[in-house]
Amino acid sequence: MMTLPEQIAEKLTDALRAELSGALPENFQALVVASQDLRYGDYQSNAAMVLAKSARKNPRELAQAVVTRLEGMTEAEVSLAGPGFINFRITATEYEARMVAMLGDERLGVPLVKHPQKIVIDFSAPNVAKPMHVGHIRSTIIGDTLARLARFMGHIVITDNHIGDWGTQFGMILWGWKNLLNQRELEHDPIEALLVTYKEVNKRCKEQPELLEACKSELVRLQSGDVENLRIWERCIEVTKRGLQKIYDQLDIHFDYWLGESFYNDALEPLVEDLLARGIARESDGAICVFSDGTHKPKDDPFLVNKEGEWQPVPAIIRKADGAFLYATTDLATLDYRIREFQADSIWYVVGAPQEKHFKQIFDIERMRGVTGDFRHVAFGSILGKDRRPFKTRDGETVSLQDVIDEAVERAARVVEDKSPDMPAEEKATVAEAVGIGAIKFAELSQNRLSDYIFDWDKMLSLSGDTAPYLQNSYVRVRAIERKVDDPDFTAMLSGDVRPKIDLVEEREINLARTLARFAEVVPATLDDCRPNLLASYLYELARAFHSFYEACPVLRSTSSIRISRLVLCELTARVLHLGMSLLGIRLLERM
RNA sequence: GGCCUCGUAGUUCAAUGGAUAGAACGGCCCUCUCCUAAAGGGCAAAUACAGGUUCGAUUCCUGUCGGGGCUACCA
Repeated sequence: MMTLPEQIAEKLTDALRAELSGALPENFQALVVASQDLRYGDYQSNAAMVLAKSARKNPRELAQAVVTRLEGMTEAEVSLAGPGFINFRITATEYEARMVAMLGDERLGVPLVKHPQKIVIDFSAPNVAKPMHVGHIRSTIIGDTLARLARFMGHIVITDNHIGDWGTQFGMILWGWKNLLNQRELEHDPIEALLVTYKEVNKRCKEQPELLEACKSELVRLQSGDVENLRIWERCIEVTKRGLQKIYDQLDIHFDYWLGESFYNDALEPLVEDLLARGIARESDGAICVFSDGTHKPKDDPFLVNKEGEWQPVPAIIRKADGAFLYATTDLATLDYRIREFQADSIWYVVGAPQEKHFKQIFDIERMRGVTGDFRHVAFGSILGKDRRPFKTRDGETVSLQDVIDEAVERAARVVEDKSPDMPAEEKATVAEAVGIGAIKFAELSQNRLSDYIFDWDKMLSLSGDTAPYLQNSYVRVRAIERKVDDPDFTAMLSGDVRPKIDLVEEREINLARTLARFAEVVPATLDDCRPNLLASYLYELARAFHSFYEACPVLRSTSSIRISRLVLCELTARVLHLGMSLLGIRLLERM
């Protein structure tokens, strides 16, 4: 099934082709979008204004001619407006047909992609021995949603948690483990114990330079395969993974792989040798570097920076003068592996915007090596404090992700207690969890991912207004109706035995149907731009349309012919909400 | 210094170059003998500044001011 705008665009393009014949480029596709203002109809196209200049026609006249050609169109009333807009007001009959079609379609009208791709999505990527903090929220939640969306659209998706399990921080952690670590604490809360230890060593190193040397030598021993240090290192990873898994389970986020930095250790040396042998990398000040190959204009070249009016090289360093490898080296090896072993067509990195240059360099080096694929840095803005500086609490600590989750669930629990005091305790807990975690996810996904974001407890954990519980509540309302309905026609319709006869009369019914039909076009658009906020704001709009319908259009108390139409709208609202929210990774509830 | 990015109601956020710039929170006013009021209906309130391109600019270009990021051996 084509989406409404696709269907209209096809007819419009035919009409334009008939009108302009040769003047129209061979592959021209008219663009049809939902109108922002309903007074101008449901969909509109500015194709006549776009084409008028090259066709040397008056835009209004061209639009009028097209409107005339489209007069017989069954799905919409077509009209000309303003400087040359072509407006389409979808008929109630068309919406009625769409609703029936959606009811019989598991995908609710959302088309599959024409060319499925194998996509590796790299997101979350916390460091070992450090708990996740608020800074990990964006990557984790956005990445998960993109994976869900891409899978639903028909792509083959591999999610990979590229944890930081091989950094220089292990020198300090190893020293701390051996000299400071409280074993009892380690049993109790391993990640916290490791963090405390790490911080203490870090502090002492600043005071005693000789300690820093001791840490470095621990790191060297680890890297050269010292058995004791390797065992400690493995235990660090193990306890960290266990701690992280708890949060991921709570958030309902799953990874196909956890291939951390250490996984690529053996690939680094050969990689550097290969780059050297092929002349892509060279030695400079003792380090092995990749410099610009001059393909780009200086301004677009990720290996150049302008200083004092001159373009200076900023190479990607892949081996330090002391022989150690870096972030860039590991990332190149990782990318190789994903192409070779996973046969990835596309790799998406859900990583903060400050690393833009890093990824440009990595992708450019792959280009120099002749490695092809659709590599994307899906960037997002920073989380800032109220002072618009990178977020920290007053004492300089970041807030742990677990604290945010716990606080959210607690706040939700208080509201549940207030609104549904008679609910069984176990259900109260379930509701609080779904509402609290849903609120965090929805708050994150509602924003444009590129905007910076001011961390605020009250905002992130808000439960009123444009938030998850508003949407969850609209679903609850539908389910409450459906539990009470006693209508054999509805039952037969749900089982697919009877095609419902639908009549859309009231303004709010039509508005709800219009919004429901748009789901089919919103989901692909959300993935195309990797912008979950498009789907989030659509779902909010749908919930509003439903609440508004709910107030004005009684379902159970209406006469049977009207009732069946309204029940269909309710059922479709439930299905779209359920599918849409599941794509965002947010649970819905039967009651709340 | 250069490059990137952002600047929208009191606050936090929206808006593939489209028509009268949308929401939410906060403020003010209404609506529960009626399917869950975690709701609905209404009021007041904004594009940093100056130019330019365009039939049409929050969006594109130039400059100014202001925030953030990046700018060779951290990740």
